[in-house]
Amino acid sequence: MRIGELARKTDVPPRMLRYYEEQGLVTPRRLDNGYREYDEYLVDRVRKIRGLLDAGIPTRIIGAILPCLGQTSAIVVDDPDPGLRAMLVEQRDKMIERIAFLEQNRDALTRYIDAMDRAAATGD
Amino acid sequence: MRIGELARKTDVPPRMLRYYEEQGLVTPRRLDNGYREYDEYLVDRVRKIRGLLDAGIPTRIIGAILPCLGQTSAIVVDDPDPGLRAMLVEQRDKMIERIAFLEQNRDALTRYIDAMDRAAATGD
DNA sequence: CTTGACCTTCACATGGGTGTGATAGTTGGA
DNA sequence: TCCAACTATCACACCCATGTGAAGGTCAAG
Repeated sequence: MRIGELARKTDVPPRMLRYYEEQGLVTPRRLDNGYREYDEYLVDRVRKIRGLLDAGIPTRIIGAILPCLGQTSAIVVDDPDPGLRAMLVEQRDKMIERIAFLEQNRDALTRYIDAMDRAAATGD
Repeated sequence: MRIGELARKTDVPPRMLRYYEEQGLVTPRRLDNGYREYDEYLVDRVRKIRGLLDAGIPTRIIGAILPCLGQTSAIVVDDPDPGLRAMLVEQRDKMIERIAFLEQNRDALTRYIDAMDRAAATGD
């Protein structure tokens, strides 16, 4: 598919899709036109990129971990890079921290909302 | 405590503490010097701010939800603002999404790391 | 053949979070 | 008293993700 269709499917503007390419996160083929041609599986990848960006992870890190997030995990391990492993563990641990933190705040918000509702039901 | 001590305790540079004040997230008292004086409870608050920023939440939103994240939740509900409730629900739902997303990627990283380790144990 | 909806590249701007440095006032100890 | 370590404000600059617009190529439908 071309850039416009991918933009619609992922709700990511073409400008950003080109930017992700510039950052090495997606590498679409080119038609004879020069038009970018995206394979279907890139829809998922772009959504993943957006999620990671929204979670505050910079493109540099995304580019590093993205190859390791594929559903086809069994295929990929052929380069026993110890630095890579350390980096992955570090990023995973950061995610774990973020998750715990967000859970705390989710619960706090829930408690507050419930308190509001109770107050409204009682005092109203 | 003064700004330097708070900076050490929270691992947030003074520059940023001043910035958070400018954004209305913390409001330290002032000594006769003009020096900022921070109460102890602000240590927790600053850590919370950092966590939210790291999770990709902008200061504007942080300022809006921060008063609702306190451990003393029971005290605060006196203004039955329906817009506030909607905003809180929206932010909480975003957090829930982020959590689910991060959990997925945490698991994917874990699987990949495990696969690396298995490959290293076998092929080595 | 022209029009309109796409696409290309390039460039400049903006906003938010952060770093850094200049200049100056305060404070406490050698 | 003077120095070192704070603090203050202000300003400029940076990075990164994003918006926007110009100038132009491609293509399908009328």
